Amino acid sequence: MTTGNRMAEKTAGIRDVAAHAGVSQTTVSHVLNATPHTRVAEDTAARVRAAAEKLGYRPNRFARGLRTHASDMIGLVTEEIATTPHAGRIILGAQEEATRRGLTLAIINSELNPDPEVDSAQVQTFLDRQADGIIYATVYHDEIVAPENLRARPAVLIGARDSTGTIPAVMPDEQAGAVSVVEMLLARGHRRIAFAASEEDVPATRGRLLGYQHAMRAAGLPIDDLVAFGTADARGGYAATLQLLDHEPTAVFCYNDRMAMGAYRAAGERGLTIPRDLSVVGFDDQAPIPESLFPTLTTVTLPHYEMGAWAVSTLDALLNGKGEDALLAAHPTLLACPLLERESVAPPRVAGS
Amino acid sequence: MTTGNRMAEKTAGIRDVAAHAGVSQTTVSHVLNATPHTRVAEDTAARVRAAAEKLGYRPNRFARGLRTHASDMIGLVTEEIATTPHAGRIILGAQEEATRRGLTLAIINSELNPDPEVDSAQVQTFLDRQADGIIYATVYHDEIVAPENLRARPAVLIGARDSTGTIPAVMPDEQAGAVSVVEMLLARGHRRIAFAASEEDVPATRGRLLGYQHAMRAAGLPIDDLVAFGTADARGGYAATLQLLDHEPTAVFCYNDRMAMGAYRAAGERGLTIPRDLSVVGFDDQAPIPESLFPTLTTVTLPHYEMGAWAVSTLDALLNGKGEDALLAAHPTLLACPLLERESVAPPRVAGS
DNA sequence: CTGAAAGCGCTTACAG
DNA sequence: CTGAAAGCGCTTACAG
Repeated sequence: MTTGNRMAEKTAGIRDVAAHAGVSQTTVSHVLNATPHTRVAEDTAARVRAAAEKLGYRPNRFARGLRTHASDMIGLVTEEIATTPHAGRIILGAQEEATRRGLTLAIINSELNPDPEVDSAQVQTFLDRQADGIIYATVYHDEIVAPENLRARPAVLIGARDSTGTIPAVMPDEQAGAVSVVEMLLARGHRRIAFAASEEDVPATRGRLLGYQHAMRAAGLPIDDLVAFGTADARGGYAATLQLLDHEPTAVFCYNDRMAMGAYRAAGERGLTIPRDLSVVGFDDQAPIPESLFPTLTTVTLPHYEMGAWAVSTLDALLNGKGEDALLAAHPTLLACPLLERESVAPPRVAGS
Repeated sequence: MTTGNRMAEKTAGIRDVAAHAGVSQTTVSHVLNATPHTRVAEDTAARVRAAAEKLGYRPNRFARGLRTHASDMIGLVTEEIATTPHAGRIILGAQEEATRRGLTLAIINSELNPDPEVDSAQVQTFLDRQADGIIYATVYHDEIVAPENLRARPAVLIGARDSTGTIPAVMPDEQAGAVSVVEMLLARGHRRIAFAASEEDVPATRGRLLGYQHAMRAAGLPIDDLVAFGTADARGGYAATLQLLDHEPTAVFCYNDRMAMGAYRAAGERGLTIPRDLSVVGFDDQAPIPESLFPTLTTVTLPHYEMGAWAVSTLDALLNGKGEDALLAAHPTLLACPLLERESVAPPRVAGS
């Protein structure tokens, strides 16, 4: 279809298309852009389209942007592109949604730098490059002071709410995710459900612990000796589970999948077979852990892809003046964290009561 | 510094700077762009810079691009942004190198689609958006037929060489990485070194197996019953290791970290303690596996970050007419895969001979 | 060392 | 339904 393009010395411009179709540039522009409130005779339009197709016409974005002030590009500033295992899915969600809407996604990493000046520089880069809007993604933050210049264009936050409650934001509903785990365990007959908590003080920690506590209380179950804290990694999970095992839980719900890896290890050392003697549940669905464990791990998925997509579509709405931003900004949008059942949960061996 | 920007109705243009400094637009342009072969009196230049600073002048990229035909943006087309655990590091390397060079990185995911038409459409998106150059990243391919339109601009390949040997390419030196593992094991005194191979037929599989074989042969060691094949995941590693264990290896080198997880499991079932009774080595350094295992896993790092950075700097060189492309394209550039030693290797229990 | 002027390729009132 | 013309904000020969 586009064959031969490579040979073209100069790529065809709107002028060439106009000449070829025997109409004015104005008409070409109207036809190709389907300008609203403009009627062009169908046969004229057809001629224009044929000419454009034949010449392989591709509008020059610079020229268009110079007139319209729109780049159709949105910028994504994200912490820890590589550090966090999930940033990839945020990027993917944002990119695919952008493509669906005819937008391009540019990305820049903010080095986890606590210095707001730096973040502000990253944002500035996008402003300079005429990004139509900006997505600012952080992880493990509850509330942030958004870089000042972020307000120069429509913007959206992923993973944190802005301190002035003025920028639309989206984050995972960690608490509801944790509640669903406990409820599933209860439905399977578990009563002594322990929680291996993270000792880090981040929103995810608080949300998951809260969800566990609420669900247990709602079921009228005691918690007292069933919560232990550890670092948010395999070693922390190992240590916490070892502690928990002294209080004879029938299930251990871990703050994250890495801690669950440690829980498997601890169970193994105590001669416990999962899930026969002990059920284990993780959180994050952090590849490749859940599928690599023996047995595979039941865990909770984080809506990274969805947050990326949400950010782009919300931004697109803002750009098109569908300004429900105030509405949106009042409370951050919470996206569900679906439970993903695999093999690590079974009914308790001895029926609890 | 940039305070007050938000209030500015219209952002200052070069005309405003010129007026403010009492010079022509030409001079402003020369000063701010440091145009070669143009001398401007230092005090004039200072006045211009002061005016630009004061007005918060930011050149309009559309206008500039319209004249220079350069966007300072490069496009990265990558397979499996999220599927593969490592794409994030490629992106990060590319993005940081781009930033260092004053370039912006835009990305687009190609859906692992075997249909070349689709990839060609992704490339077209960047061509339409006036990307100065394009990076085309694939994983697990040796040689690809590059999309036709990729040749419309300077381009660079990551992870595959193009069938016509005409586009610069970079990939990991899998074979050398595998050799270094065996050599390290030999240096520790191991002789019965087994390899848990992947049964997939991809370049990485072949390269790592080849490296193992060469190094063993170079040491005059037999291989015969020391290679077993499995799927490239934990279950495959488990099965392969179980098989291997019947032939009493003192070390098992696994195709990747996921297989190594399976090897740990197999060793545990046989009552073997790592590394006392059996040394295990992985490949990929796929987070969070190596740090989550008990003991932590010695493995080989893949140069994803470096490949991303290499791609951008090579592309930048091409864009600046430093066309060593022919030279580069003849053979793909191979980047080293450094060995990362952790806790899973020790000397063999019974001194081999 | 400095400036007047053309032009990059589009979109968009405005007119007919 | 269609077109002539201005102008978006820069860069860059060219001239002096």
